Amino acid sequence: MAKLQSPRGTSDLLPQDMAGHRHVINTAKTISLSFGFEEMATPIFEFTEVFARPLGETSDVVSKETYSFTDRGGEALTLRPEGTAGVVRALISAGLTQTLPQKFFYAGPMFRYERPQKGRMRQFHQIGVELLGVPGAVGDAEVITMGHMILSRLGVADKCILNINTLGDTESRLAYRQALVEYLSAFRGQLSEDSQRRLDLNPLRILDSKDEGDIALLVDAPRLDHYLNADSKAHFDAVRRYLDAAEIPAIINPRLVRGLDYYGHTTFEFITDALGAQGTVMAGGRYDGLAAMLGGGDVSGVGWAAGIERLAMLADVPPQQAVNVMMIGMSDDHMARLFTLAVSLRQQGLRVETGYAPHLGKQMKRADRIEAQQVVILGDDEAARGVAILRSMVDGAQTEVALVDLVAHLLAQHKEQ
RNA sequence: GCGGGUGUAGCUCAGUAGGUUAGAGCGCCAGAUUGUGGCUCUGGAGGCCGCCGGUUCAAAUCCGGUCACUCGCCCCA
Repeated sequence: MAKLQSPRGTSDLLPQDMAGHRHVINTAKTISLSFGFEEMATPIFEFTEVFARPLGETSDVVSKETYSFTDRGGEALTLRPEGTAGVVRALISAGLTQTLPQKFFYAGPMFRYERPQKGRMRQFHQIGVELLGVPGAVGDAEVITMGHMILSRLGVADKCILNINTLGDTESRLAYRQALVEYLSAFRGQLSEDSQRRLDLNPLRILDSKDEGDIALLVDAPRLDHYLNADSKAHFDAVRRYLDAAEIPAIINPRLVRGLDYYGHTTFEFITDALGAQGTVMAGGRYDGLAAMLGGGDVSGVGWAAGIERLAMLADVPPQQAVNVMMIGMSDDHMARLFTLAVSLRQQGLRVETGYAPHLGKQMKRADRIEAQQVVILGDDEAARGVAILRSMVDGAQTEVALVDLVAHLLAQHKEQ
């Protein structure tokens, strides 16, 4: 067994993995751009405050899952555990709060010190979008629609179900929170250990407890939708009308909540049952309170993030460009001749492999392994006559083509395909 | 952080009433075929049996610890 391995919870993206990874990013980027969301990037580490302030002490992510360190200058820094805080920080840093709305797409690594599982790594990668400065339901709907289109294009939409819910505005949420705490406090002793802790820190999260006892207690608990004020109801109704118009099927899941204070109104997740316990493929919501927590004033926001590894596991990944031609020269002189021709072909978009040693049998074997469509062979006999052998690896058919015509000949064949 | 499962060749895995030089298939390399791949045949390389310690005359095998992977909880993408 290899003694030398990457740190726990990290993995290498070898070409096969990278192909899926890149495909997810490219697809998401293309579709995001069609909605007017342009790509940006933020640093992979920020001042610890950027995450600590909005995510708060009640969040496990910040309290025990971050990679935090002090740099040589004494600054408290943290590797980003998620993307939204950094994007909003960047928005504020650049003064873009003056020119709203702003629409961003991003992709990159995130870091959380967690126990690794399938689809859950310590360094993992996300794509995400953020729409800043649009408080209306059309913003929620646009972001969800964009997410759905990306999942469709990747071939994973029909493996997922869109769950949506509303947390209401601050007024509605606080009223409900109070009612829920009052109700559950009477049963405190019967709640699971985790939920007893949540009752003080983060009562809404009890709603999505998986503990059977908790679930039974929640049957008669107050319902969030009964505490929504008129504005909150209108917002959620409008979001649902938009989704209907876009013909995106969704189920209302009253237990879908977010623990963080800056989340309000719409929350949603695309969930699959194909990845075991890590079923959430894309998750997001409205976070109108976040910018204010970072000192950026009242800027509404809505967005989502999705795990690239999880998406890549579910997606249909198209094959890489095939090897169109492999050049085999029987000596350095002959190879040099083909070298020049190869450059011309590559400039025209063909994928051309180089034969690295003048041993025909070996090179043919390699051509077979890399699934080259054709090989060009140039040896003494051919060079003397100004031709090269062109062999199809598919059917073994072999012809001779004048060296001066070779590039044009291969390009013409390539275009026919 | 908590609980379960699994670590033997590059890959997938056999191999325990503890007992000589630890196996198979695939892959890799070479030859048959010295300038022509796939198919076939022949041969070859490649293992501190995850690591450390213990029990024993003797450990891949039993015991303890540890590391890694994996499934679930927590949390989350």
